[in-house]
Amino acid sequence: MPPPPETSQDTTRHRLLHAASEEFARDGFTAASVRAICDAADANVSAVKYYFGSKEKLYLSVWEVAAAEMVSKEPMPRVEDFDDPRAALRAFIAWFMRLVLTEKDAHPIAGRLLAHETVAPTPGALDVFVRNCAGPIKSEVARIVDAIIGSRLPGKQHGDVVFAVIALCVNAKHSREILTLLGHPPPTTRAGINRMASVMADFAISGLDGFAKQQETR
Amino acid sequence: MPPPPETSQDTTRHRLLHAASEEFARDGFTAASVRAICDAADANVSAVKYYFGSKEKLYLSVWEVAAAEMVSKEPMPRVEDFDDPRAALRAFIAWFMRLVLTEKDAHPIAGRLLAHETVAPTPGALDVFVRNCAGPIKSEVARIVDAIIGSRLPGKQHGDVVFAVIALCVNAKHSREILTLLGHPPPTTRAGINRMASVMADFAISGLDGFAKQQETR
DNA sequence: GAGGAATTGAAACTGCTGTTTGAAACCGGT
DNA sequence: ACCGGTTTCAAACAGCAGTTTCAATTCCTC
Repeated sequence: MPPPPETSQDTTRHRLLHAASEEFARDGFTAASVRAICDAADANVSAVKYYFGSKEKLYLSVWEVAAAEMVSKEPMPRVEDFDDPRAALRAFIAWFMRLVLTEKDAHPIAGRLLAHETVAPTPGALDVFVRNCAGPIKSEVARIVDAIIGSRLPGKQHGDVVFAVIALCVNAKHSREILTLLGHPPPTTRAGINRMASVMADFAISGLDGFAKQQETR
Repeated sequence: MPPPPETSQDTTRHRLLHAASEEFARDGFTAASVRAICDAADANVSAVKYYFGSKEKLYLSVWEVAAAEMVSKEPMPRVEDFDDPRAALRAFIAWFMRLVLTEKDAHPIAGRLLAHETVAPTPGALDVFVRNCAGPIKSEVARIVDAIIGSRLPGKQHGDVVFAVIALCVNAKHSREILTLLGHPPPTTRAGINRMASVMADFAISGLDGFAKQQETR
C-alpha cells in the first residue's frame, strides 16, 4: 500500500478543518452539516467529536483559522499609515470590500464566514467574532471618520455614520442574490471590486465632508 | 380537495396565516417550523396541508398579505410628490427605514420578511419578492438619485450608487445583532428611527451631491 | 514481535423536520 | 333524525440533524 503524502497538513484533523471551512463559509453554521463536512474530509462522523468535541467547537476552530488568515494575508489599513485620512478611507474601503466580496483570492473563507455571522449570528461564536473581527473593523472606521469630520458629532449620530460607511462595504455581499436578480450582480474579480470600492469611497467621502462642513458652521 | 378561502376573521385559515406571519417574520422561512406555527395558531399540523397545501405555499400566502399591507398602510413616497428631489430622498429614506426597522407599527411583518428574504432567499418566493417589493423600491430610489445627480453616470456606477443608498437603509436591520453587541443597537421606536433616518439622509444627500458636482465639472 | 494507547469505523440513539394518513367530529340542509 | 360534505385530530411516515457507542484497526513504544 503506497503511503499517502503524509505531511503535517494531511492529518484527519487538518482535513476536517479545511472541509469545515468551505462548508461553513458556503452555507453558514446551521445549514452546514457534520456529515457533509466529514464526507468532504474523507473522515468518519465521529472524528469531529474526537478532535473537536462538537460541531460548535469545530466552528470556533474554523473561526480561529479564518481570523488568523484575515490579519496575515492582507493586513487592515490603519489611519496613521496615510498622510490624508481620505486616502486612508479609500484604502480601507477597498480592503474591506475585497475581504467580504472576494471568493478565492486573499481571503478564501473569512469574508464569507463574516457575512453569514453578521446576518445570522451563531450564539456561541458571536462574541468571538465581534471581538476578533467586527470590533477592530468598527474601531478603525471610527478613527478614520473622526479624522475626516473632526469628530464631535453627538454619540448616536457618530455611530450611525460609522456604520453607514460599513454598510456601503458589506451590502453588496449581504444582498448578493437580490442584486443579481435586479440585474446588478456584485463584482467578483479583484479589479471589479476595486472599481466598485472606488465609487463607494467617493460616496462616503462626500457624505462625511457634508458632516464636516456642518461642524464648521456651528 | 382543499376548499377556497374564507372571509371571516377567526377561521383556522386566518389564525394560521396570522401565526405564520409572526413565525416567518421572526425566524425566516427555513428556521420557522410548521409545528410552532400550528401551536401558535391553536391548530393541528395537518391544517397547513389542508388549507395551503404545503409550508412553502403558506409562506407565499403570507407574502401576499405582507405585500398588500406594505402598499396600503403607508404608501411609498414618489419623487414627483415633492418639489425638491432631496426632500423626496429624505422622505423615502425615512419611509424605508420605518419599513425595515419597525416591529409593531405600520408594517408589523413586511419589513422583517424582507430582511430575511434579502440575505437568505427562499428559492420559490424570491422572484415574487423581487417583483412586488425589491424591484419597485430600487426603481424609485433610482429615479430620486437621477433627479439629484442629473444622471449620466456610467451604468455600473449608477447602480452602485443606487444600492449604496439602499444599503444605508437596510444595514441596521441586517446587522442588528452585531450592532447591538458593539454597543450601538438600532432604534425601534418611530421617533428613534426617524432620527437615524435623518442622519442617513444627510449622509446620502452629501454623497450624491459629490457625484452631481463631479458631473458638472466634466 | 507484543502491549497499550491513539485513531477510525459502522451503526444506532435521540430529537427534530415537513408531510401524510384515515378515522373521528362537526355542521348545515333535507 | 339522517345524510354528506367540511373540518379537525392523533398518530405515524420518511428523512435528516448532531451526538454517542463500542468494537476494530492502526500506530508507536518498549
